Amino acid sequence: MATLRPAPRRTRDAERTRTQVLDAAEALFAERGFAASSMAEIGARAGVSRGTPGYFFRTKELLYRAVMERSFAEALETVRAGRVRALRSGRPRAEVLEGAVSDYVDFVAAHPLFIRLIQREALGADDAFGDLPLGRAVGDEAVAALAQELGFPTGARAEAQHLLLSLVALTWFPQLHADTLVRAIGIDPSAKRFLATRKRHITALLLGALPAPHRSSSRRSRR
Amino acid sequence: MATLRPAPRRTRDAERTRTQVLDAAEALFAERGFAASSMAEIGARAGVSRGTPGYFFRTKELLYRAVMERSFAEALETVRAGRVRALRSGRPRAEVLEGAVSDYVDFVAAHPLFIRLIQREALGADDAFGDLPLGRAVGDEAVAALAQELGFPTGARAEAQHLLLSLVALTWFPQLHADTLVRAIGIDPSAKRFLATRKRHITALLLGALPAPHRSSSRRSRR
DNA sequence: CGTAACTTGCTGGCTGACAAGCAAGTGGAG
DNA sequence: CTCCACTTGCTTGTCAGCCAGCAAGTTACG
Repeated sequence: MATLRPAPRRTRDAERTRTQVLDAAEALFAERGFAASSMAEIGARAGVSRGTPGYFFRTKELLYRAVMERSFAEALETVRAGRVRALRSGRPRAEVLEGAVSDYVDFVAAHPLFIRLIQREALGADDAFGDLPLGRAVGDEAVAALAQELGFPTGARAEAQHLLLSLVALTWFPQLHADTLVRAIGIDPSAKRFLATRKRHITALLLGALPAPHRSSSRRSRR
Repeated sequence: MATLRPAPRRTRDAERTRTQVLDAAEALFAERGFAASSMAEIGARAGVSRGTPGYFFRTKELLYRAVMERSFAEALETVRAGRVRALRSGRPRAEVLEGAVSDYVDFVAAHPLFIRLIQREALGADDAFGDLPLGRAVGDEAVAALAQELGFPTGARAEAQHLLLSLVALTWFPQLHADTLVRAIGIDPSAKRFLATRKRHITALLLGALPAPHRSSSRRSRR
């Protein structure tokens, strides 16, 4: 009974509160979906009042868009960083592919909320929104990055597209279904060895699908 | 002004109406999600009144469970039929795998609503429900079927698990992301050639991951 | 065959719960 | 004093579930 204040009342800080609301909204949208999450819940989770999310983001939909944009921006940075690293290494493309698989698996495992948000978005969200242009931007960037990293000739474009599609499928899917299908199969996704085993498995699968390594004239030697 | 009846008023048929409600609910739950679908919408889509879904299924959650159970039951039948067919054929396992991939891709393409329902369920649904035991049953059956079809030795259990996980990932994922990621990559999922190309690609990937074909003593020769 | 008694598919009004958004209010910091 | 961060009261709307009722169809009975 020393204080009447229900909470310790830290100093006011719009930037920090805004971030807290974004974090809370990201978690709730990812866990429950857009329609099943209320602004009041988001406020409570962020440690603020019912009305604060609306104060910062006007409407629930704008808050949702802000969450998605922040997530996509982070993903874009990660893709770009991986691309730069892969290109600088100058390793043979088998190793580059192995590294890309490893990076991607790690990224997915480290960002379960992001993966769930994307998946919900792909399902058409709970309400139908206009598409998010940033999503396509990240997709394009990832496609370009992988194609460049692996030095795909233009002739094998169809192969490259399917390879990328497979890479994404193989990395995302187990994460999304970690608690359902993966366990039903008999795999423990929380086991220490799981991620390593998965990386080896995915790399082995994809290596077999690389087109013949004829380093054609399309190889870029800029700089 | 010949009749006062607003609709042609077909004869009453509880079984048919029940099915219509189930169909409407399946479509809406798959498209919009549980929380974003209302009983009134479901009724309207089924061509009945607001109260009819509740009349047949008591609550919205019970209706949802009925939808899921019907879907899983159909999936289970499909898995069993494919298993029987594969075992009877007596082909080498490479061909069996190719057939399984083809069947699975076709099934997924023919049941987009089912795939979406499963995906939403894996995301934790919009509200948290208890898990559906029928889902695990289908999973178990599919695992057993594939292992048996391909005559996996017990020693390669981990390989078999990851192979199945990859098969499911490679078939489901492009269907789920047909309108988002797949198009972003530059593939047209509605093209005639898409399914065939995808089948070949997936088969090629998975064939490379089959363990050595030592037909060990664990080979079942029952009957 | 005919009609009254009864069952059952199906409807629509009602209610309480809850949520989004708004706007007035509060209180701390410069 | 005055912004600005943040809260709280209120309005409006939606939705699930309940329930009384109606009418299509069925059985009992003359």
